[in-house]
Amino acid sequence: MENSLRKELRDLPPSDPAVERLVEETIGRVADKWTMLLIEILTENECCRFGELARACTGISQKMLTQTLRAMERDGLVTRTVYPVVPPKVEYRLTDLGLGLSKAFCGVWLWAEANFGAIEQARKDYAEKQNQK
Amino acid sequence: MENSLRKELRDLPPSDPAVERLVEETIGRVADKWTMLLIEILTENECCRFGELARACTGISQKMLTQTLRAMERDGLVTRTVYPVVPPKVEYRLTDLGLGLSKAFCGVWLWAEANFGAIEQARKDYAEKQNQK
DNA sequence: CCCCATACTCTCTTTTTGGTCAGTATAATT
DNA sequence: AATTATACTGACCAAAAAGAGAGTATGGGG
Repeated sequence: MENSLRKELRDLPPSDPAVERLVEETIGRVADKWTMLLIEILTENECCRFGELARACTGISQKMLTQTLRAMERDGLVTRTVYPVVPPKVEYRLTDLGLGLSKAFCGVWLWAEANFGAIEQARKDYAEKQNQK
Repeated sequence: MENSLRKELRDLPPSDPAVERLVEETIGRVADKWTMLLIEILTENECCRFGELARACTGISQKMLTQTLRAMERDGLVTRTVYPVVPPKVEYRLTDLGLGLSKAFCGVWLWAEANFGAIEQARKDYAEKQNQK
């Protein structure tokens, strides 16, 4: 309908199936809770140490944090700067690529912010409907 | 910086931590490969039967398809209409909530479409850097 | 001499996820 | 009477993800 972004996307390529698969893979890789959270945190304070991220990212385990950051570094979303001091000091910040993704995610954050209540309601309705049967 | 959407989001609520958690949960729930794919398919042809979705969603197993669709129904993203005929006929379509999410995802699709090459390149560079050490 | 701090890494175990395959209901078709 | 079609459900099993907890390196402070 008036979904111009979607239209824009649809019109761009002749939907090469190989490209499509790559795009899907990319999304599968990037659309993950911790990645999204870390990107948000790094958008708000553009330079963070490991420990800061660990504190800001409530509930994440050290292992997951390391793992997620490594993957993000590998994919060019963040830079990792190691200062050869003791105790160690490592700084993370978004690359331009990461910043672009951050902007792309905005719409989803806003949607979630605006609609989590509706989802909760839908769940209640669904549960009730199930019980009636 | 000039990231107005992000700014908008930041300015909306006084960042209630409980709300924040709910938003994160919502995103964690919704930012999943199959959900995103199904939403895209249902955006393009607004009414689909189970079998059509199975064919359009290459690689998905019946089990995952059922599971994902049920979760989407429970969360109010799609409606499921059962026609009591033989053989069975079930139609799925996006709700307004689902359509909203589809629009929110647009930015991410476009980003992925535009940048999967950059990610691939970043991976190559990273691998090379690792090999040098 | 011992402990602290930081940013990890490694191992072990548990949990979650997802795939495969078999089964179901029943009207229409052969 | 057997087969087909559709949209599932359930059992079982393998693989992957994730948590917990211990270990590591080392300069500076007490």
